[in-house]
Amino acid sequence: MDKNPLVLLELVERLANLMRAELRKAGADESLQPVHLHALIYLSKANRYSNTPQALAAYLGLTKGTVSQTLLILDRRGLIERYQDDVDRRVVRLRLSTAGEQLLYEAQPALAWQNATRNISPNRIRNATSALRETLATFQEDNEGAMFGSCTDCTHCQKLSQRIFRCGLMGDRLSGPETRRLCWLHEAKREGE
Amino acid sequence: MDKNPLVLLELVERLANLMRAELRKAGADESLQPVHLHALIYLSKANRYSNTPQALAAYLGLTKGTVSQTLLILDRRGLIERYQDDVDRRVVRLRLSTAGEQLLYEAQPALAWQNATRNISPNRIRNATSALRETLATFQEDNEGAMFGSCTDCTHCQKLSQRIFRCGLMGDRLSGPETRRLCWLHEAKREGE
DNA sequence: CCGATTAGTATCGGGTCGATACTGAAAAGT
DNA sequence: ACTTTTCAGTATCGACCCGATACTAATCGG
Repeated sequence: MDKNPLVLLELVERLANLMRAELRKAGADESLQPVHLHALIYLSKANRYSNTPQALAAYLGLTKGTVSQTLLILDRRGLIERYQDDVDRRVVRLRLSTAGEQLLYEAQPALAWQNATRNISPNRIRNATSALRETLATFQEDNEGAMFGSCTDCTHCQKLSQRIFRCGLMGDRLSGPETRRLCWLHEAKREGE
Repeated sequence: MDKNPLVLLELVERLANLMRAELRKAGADESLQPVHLHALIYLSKANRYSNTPQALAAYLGLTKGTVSQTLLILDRRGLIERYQDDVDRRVVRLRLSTAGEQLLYEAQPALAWQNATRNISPNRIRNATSALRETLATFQEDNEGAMFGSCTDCTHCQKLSQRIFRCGLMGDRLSGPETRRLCWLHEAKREGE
């Protein structure tokens, strides 16, 4: 019975606070801060257009300097690997190390969320997702910020064959699994549903 | 299209990150951190059962010591007022000062959100709100955490007359406006819709 | 009236975070 | 070709967040 967008905001922020507290608990054993786990989770979902410090900074809403520090720590801990890009040697590419993957696997940061949503029907989840997705898209347009999303919703995504896709913006070929990762060049398809 | 709860989590966290960045921007002029504004926003919505440091700590998912520090800063800045409770002299009650109200009014922290949701129909907002509200309730049950919510959804709320309500748990009389504030003793009504 | 519990504060240290200044690589102007 | 500008990322610094621990003061329970 509540149509007020502010109530929705309230809920989003509260749930995010709780999940942040969950992350804090999950990372306490390894003495990792919430932001560290957030970064690891991001990297576990990033694709070739989003696995850079800059993209991570945009995603987390932090400055590149701050993110650089975070990555330094994760690197020293052996949770991520950094390597230079071949064509543009300014950019650093990031990926989880096996230790990082292992950590995420054991921490199960999303477990509490999955439990909390167990009673919500798939249909309602889908509707809520769709509404928030649209909110996010509008938000990002307003701020002219970069978008994040998977290629499955993206206007640039072209299907070449059963298993091969192509990003129309960059021209690169993408494998099926990669199209389900988190891209930074995402442009939302309208009326995709 | 997407029934996966994890996608919804992704969106919630991302939107929360962006709003946090908004808060950072909004508070930069006054050199206030996001958590300070969050606390002010909370206090602007708290009722007599939730306007204490302890409740704020539960709400933000932080420890009482941390919150105590935050409140110290806000007090020194003249943005809040602290006063002792009459019956239990251990508890401190909090309220926004006029300066604090003024600050919130000018900062308009939710403006970006209202813009971002302008294209979402009231109906979809309502559905998303309902799904997230239920998620929050389940989450809080799982963690045996205290609940937050307005009396309008609460099982304890009794209507005495047109304008007078009563909290069945505490026995206090509540005015109409107060039933729309954020309570800490909230227990969700099932099938309220 | 004495121990146990509870609300809140004080202090300390590790760590986040933005600001600023910097390095080195790539692009752009001449 | 060579300079200038822009861009990705790092280094350093200082303000502040945050939890842990220890503490005070008030209430509760017998």
